[in-house]
Amino acid sequence: MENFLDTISALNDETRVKLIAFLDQHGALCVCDMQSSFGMIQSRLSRHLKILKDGGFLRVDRCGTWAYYSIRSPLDRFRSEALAEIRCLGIELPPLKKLSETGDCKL
Amino acid sequence: MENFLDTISALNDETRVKLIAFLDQHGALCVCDMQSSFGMIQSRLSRHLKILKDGGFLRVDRCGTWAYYSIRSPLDRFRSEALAEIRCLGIELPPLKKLSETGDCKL
DNA sequence: CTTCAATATCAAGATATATTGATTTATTGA
DNA sequence: TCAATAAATCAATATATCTTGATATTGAAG
Repeated sequence: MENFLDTISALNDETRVKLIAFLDQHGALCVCDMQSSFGMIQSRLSRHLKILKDGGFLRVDRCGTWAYYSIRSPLDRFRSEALAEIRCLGIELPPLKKLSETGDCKL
Repeated sequence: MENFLDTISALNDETRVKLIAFLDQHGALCVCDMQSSFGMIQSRLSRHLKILKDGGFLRVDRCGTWAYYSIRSPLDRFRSEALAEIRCLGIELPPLKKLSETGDCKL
């Protein structure tokens, strides 16, 4: 029940649904790229990403000081269905701004 | 997006997940039966049932002053998956107390 | 038409979640 | 070792959701 509610509450926020859609569209992204793309302050983004990770939707790969988030794979059946549902919503997403590429860390 | 979040937030509450499981197990029940089974005050139950109905999970059939709630059928794909997930949770539910059967309204 | 019973709605307070800005941690490179 | 940078965490406030008790609505029965 706890685990189910973690999964559900991870989805229960517009910002987080958009983040899932964005990562689904662009693959692995680091926090600062999402930050610049969404125009969102870092602490807010970091908190939402943690909730999505704890909810079983995302994985993190660290490369030095950078943290690359991506959709966890494979997703279990229910989370896959949730992702499929999100894909069908036709959410408008901001253009990707890859700030990290002016840096030098390669994933 | 709105519709999706209504669906998700309907699931985002332990009481409501239990109500879905209870109705899934017992079929159509009127409010007072759930009220006595769960030992929950009427206004609280009524509110949760409304949220589940608006979220697309339940239907209501009225018979005089009685309101019988049941799992809506057919559920769309995502909601079916959610129900399947809930069935797997092994939630402990209270025994059914059919207060309504001491009355005289037959569904 | 009045009363009663089942349910729905409303207003207030309690609890949980989200947002912000500041601080902390961890890693890199000088 | 020290400074700089990316990210995480914390504390305070803002916002949303849940719970309760009171009141309103609806239909049935006298």
